[in-house]
Amino acid sequence: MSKQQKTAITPTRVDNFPEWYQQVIKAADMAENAPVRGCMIIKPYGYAVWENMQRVFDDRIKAEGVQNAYFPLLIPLEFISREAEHVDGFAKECAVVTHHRLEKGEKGLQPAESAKLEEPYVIRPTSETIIGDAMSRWIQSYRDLPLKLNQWANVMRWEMRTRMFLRTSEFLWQEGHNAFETAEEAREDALKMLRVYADFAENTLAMPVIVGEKTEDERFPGADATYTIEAMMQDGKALQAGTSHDLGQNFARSMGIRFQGRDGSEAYAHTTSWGISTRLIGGMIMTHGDDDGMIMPPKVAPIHVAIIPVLREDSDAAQILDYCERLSLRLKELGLRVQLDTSDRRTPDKMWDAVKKGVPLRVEIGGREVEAESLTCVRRDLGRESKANYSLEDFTGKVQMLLDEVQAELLRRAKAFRDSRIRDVSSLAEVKALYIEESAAQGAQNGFACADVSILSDPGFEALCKEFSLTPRCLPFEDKGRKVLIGKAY
RNA sequence: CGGGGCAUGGCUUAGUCUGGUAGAGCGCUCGCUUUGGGAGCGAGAGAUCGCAGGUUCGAAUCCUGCUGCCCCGACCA
Repeated sequence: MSKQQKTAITPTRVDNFPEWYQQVIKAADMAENAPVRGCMIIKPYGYAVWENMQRVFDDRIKAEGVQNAYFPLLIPLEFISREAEHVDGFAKECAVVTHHRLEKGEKGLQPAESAKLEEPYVIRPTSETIIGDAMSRWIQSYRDLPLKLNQWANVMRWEMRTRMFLRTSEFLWQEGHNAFETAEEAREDALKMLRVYADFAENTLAMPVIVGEKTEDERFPGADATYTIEAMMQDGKALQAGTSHDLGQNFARSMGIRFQGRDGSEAYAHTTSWGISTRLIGGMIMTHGDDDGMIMPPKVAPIHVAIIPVLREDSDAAQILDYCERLSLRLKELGLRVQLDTSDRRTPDKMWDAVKKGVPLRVEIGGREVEAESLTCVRRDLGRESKANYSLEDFTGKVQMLLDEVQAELLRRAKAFRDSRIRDVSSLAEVKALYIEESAAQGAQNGFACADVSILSDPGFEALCKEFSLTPRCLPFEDKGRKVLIGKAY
């Protein structure tokens, strides 16, 4: 029946990936566009994902000795202008606050000329400068080091083109800022935080990543080195999923982060900064989602188990609901996030709702289950074929294992997909051939090309990149800097 | 910021060329029948046609300006 094969999301991934992406977000009720250009409203179901990410990651960095703090949204213009490369990098996308009062004008409210700020403020695009300024006061001796700070905050970058979660003018993130006595410590820290990111992406979000270093062109403005985790989306494009920067003494010099060393001499600190953002939610959608909508990795899923009472005319509704309540309670006691759908919608609608939201396990309870003290469970990642019956006892004993299996399966799948789309190439011509072939193919889904780093200095490289919208994604650590990964990117 | 497209109830849109005062589907509300992978019938609510000017007896429709959104590039978490 064609009706049964119908996908919940139109269009499908193959038909139109960008549109599919938007529709998944809408169908799962995660976010919507805001009345402000380039900004989004993160709805409760989407925000719950972010909260789960925050919880896991916050615990993780505290284990690394990082302390949370909060710095202002507004940054004195003069701070931003201190680090030359930083200015170049961010000046063109800064929102600026110039007035502090509104007054009635000819066209309604307008900024009051009399309330113009002598020095405008910049809405933070990132906080290296204002945190550096604080550090310059807080750090006086080598005994004050290392200093490891993090803030969960919103930042604003006036982007030309925005996409929900992936690139919005305002986004939520964590930005960590660490200061050290020596260059080695800073470098090691930047690398360590990258490993923390990689571990978080793979083991919490089930998103396989390639760890590596950015080429000079792709580096953070003001950094000596930028390290990155790169993920591949289901359309073969790369997503920079997190970055960690070794800032050397660049910001220490421009913000005056000095300390007296062990030998009594004065020195500049060595700093790092590292961030992941709500972009990761978009990454998860494009990594795990299918043509029926989202598939949530259990570790960050807002709902682990959706319980759907199947009420029919011939069934005892009160008895079924009571049974559902008891099950819900038992699962909650196991520490699971459970949703019992008691809305008065039709059963099939409730089921599709759980499917589109990507709830890892869907449990159906009707008269049959109540009678047999059992339940019917379907795994979102495997679809209706995985429908299975469990006794209540059996299920409560196995449910965590089932969730772990979903988590593992999502990672396995994503890894297999990615690995099948990385091709070794040995020349510019081969890169070109690869992307010509790919773009000619029906429903072309590109991937990464892996080439010797010498390709970067090939005279034709830049033109080729431009022709196919390619960028060097990173120099993977596993190739010890000898190879470069190339691909289209978000 | 360049190139292309679009703007009409909550959503998708017809109507625009050839001006005559807005129609549908989905969703929503109510009722009945339904409910194990997206139900059916009936009744109802809901639109100053993106904004501001202009032409006209009359503008969703024609003209000018503006704004926003989407897609493709350049830039970026």
